Amino acid sequence: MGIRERKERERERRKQQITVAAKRIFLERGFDKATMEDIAKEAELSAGTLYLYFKNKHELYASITLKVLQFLNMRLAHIKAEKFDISPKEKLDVLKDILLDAYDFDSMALINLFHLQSRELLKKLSPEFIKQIKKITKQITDEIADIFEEGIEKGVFIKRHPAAFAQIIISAFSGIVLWEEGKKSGGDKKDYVKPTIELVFEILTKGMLKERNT
Amino acid sequence: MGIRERKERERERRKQQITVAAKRIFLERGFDKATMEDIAKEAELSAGTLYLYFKNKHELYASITLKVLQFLNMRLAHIKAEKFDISPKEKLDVLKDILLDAYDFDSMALINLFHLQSRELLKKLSPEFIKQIKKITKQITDEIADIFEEGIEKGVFIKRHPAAFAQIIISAFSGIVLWEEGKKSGGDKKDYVKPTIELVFEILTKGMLKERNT
Amino acid sequence: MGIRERKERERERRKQQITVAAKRIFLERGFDKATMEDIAKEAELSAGTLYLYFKNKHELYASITLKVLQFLNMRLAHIKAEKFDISPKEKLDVLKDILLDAYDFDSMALINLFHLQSRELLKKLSPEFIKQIKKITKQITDEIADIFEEGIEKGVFIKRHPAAFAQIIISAFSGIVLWEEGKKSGGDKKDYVKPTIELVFEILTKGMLKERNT
Amino acid sequence: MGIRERKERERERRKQQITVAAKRIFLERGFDKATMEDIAKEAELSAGTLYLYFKNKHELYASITLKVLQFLNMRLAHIKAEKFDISPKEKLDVLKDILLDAYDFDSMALINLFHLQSRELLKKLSPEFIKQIKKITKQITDEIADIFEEGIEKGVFIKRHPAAFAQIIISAFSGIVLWEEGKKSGGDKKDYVKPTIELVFEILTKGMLKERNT
DNA sequence: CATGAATGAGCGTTCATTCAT
DNA sequence: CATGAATGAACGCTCATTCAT
Repeated sequence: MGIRERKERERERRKQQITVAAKRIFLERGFDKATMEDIAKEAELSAGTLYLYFKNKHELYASITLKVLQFLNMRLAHIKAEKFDISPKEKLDVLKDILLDAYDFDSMALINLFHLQSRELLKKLSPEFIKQIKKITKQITDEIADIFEEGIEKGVFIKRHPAAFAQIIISAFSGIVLWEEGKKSGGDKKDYVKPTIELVFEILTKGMLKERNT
Repeated sequence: MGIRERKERERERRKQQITVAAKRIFLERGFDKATMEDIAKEAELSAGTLYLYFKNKHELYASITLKVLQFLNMRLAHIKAEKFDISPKEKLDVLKDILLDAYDFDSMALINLFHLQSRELLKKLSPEFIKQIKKITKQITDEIADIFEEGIEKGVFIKRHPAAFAQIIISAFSGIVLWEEGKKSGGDKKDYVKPTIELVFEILTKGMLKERNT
Repeated sequence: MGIRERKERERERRKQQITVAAKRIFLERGFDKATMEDIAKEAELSAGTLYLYFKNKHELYASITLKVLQFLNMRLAHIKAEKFDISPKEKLDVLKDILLDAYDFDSMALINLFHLQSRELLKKLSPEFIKQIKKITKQITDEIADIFEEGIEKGVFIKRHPAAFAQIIISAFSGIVLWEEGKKSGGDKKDYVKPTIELVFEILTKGMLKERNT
Repeated sequence: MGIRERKERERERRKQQITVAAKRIFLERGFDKATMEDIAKEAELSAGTLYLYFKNKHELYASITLKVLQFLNMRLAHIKAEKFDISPKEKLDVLKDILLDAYDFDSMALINLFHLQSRELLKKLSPEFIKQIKKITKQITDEIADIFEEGIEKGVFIKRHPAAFAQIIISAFSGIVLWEEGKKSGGDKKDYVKPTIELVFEILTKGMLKERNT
């Protein structure tokens, strides 16, 4: 048993090692231009070895995303738990922090949400995987939408479709990351992701607030 | 002469036909996964024929984008021309209309701004092409930033970096289009792009406004 | 009839025009890298037109060669006719002049003799063409060999296989042309073909002579 | 270490296997008509495998040639080393042996010297490769020319441009190989290369000698 | 007769994936 | 368990050849 456990842990470590390498390469080159060879080299392994831990390139990619989504989901669940303790406006602040944390954890973060919905990619994934991803994606967007829904109910936010609010947050976030990545691969070295995200949240929060008192 | 003209027009028509097909395929599958064969089939031509009209896959892609960018640039120039007639806030409304028009004209619109900054792509394009694209890209972002700069100067908008405002607009816009495309290729049929963009502009505009307390 | 003749002559002129263009392009780029488009452009015609005058690229190439071979054969026949009037050594001089003339007429001249023996090429030619080429090639080499045979019989040249002598002449000649072409396409502009051929003949003639008098 | 060495040797063996196959195919069909598929089949491998050992078709071709040129160069250096021990005339004999050995080693031998000067080919090779080839080509032709220069200085050979002598030797040699290859691919089975080369050297040597009348 | 747009077969090359060691 | 050599399918692209105009 002890042996089995150690083996399991060893295996987990290897997956971790591959995952870290893959993240970097995928981010740097994008899914298509990143080769398994590249990733293997980055992980200091041979290409064939990757297939001992991941069914194929797509599943490796998806597994990375799944982890971020799980991370996000977990963090968002915490907000919900504190539903009655903090105001919707404060929750938006927490949401911002969560997204920035997710960005630190894996800078491709939400961008993948787009990729993972492409038929092409999904076709190559195992059905269980697909189910997991779809489920967690839904949970995340719902969780975010909930914040807005609560805010609307409480009369804090203007009355619009909560899901649309959620989508805007996610879209703006990933749009900015993509843009900054584009600039970086264009030779630019500075990274304005965080200040820009801060600004977005500042503006959006203010824009969503119902105008009070005159 | 009449004959030459007709030929020229015929040629332009074919390019158009290919362009339309390419737009659809590129949007559907992304640059890498779209094959020339795919595009040719969509255009009801053979793959070899595409090369009679476009030097290579990259130039086909870039030519599509260039057209939208030119369209955008032209429209934005109009705003500038009317600088003194309309308020910054109204200019934001015009900007929204322009972006929505650009979306109608070519739904990949601004998304390409990201792609077109990738070193990989640029390496394969002819130098004149690159110069044109870089120039027009800069013009567009500058033009948008100008709106905000004016708004800030006039004390209408909160004081932040105008370029960051511009980037947020573009990022949010393309993020939303990507998101909706993702949903579509995931089987969903409805297109919420326009209402969502409307909402984004509503929120952003409000969020950017300096609070006037009267 | 007059009309028919004029048409025939017109047709011949066109073929000539194509032939001249093709010679230049083939020489410049070699058979494989020369495209029908290139040749057509050089001839100020469209690519399709070439096929009205030549069955295909191979036949165009072969027809060019055939003409040089016919030219060579004709000239060589003259030497034979004068068999008894001039000495073998003088005939070698005439041979040299003929080869240099052939080089002026078509600088690919004898080089093609090599190409024309390749199975690949022959497969694509019409049978009559092949027969003609094979026949004339044999005539030429025989004709040259005859010179040496006569020289040997008369005790002027050393006693070796006459066909081998012929082959050496042809090989050295085409080797030199190829070499100089290679240098030219490598950027070098000077053309040493003629002086080098002169030198070859000087040396070969001397080397073939039976040593007289002691 | 032992394992690494064995791997290295194994790799070298594969390269050898490919090289041998490539030599045969290139000789048989020429550079352009030889396909990587052909070569792979001859080597009993798949086409993709060739790219594990050679960067591309051009580099495969060039690597073959480079080896012969190095072989030639090495052997020629020996002659130079023995400069004072043997006469120019004897050196010509050694040169002949070297060329015949080179022919045994790789029958395309000097023919490639022509190909390797084409701009087209050179463009596709890596710069170091080009430098190596240019350098070694120059060395070889210089080395050969040196023999004649010495002979001229010593009053053994007639006074002509030494480089022209060298060129004639190389041209005649490759011309003959090409010719014989042509005959072979035309169905003929016999190989007269060696006796013909012998004859060429006999004649040339004699033709180059200054006449000593005693 | 001449055109040149269109085709389609073919080539060089890449890369995810497999499998013997 | 790890390797990396080998595969083969797929793609971008070229060009000889055809054919409607």
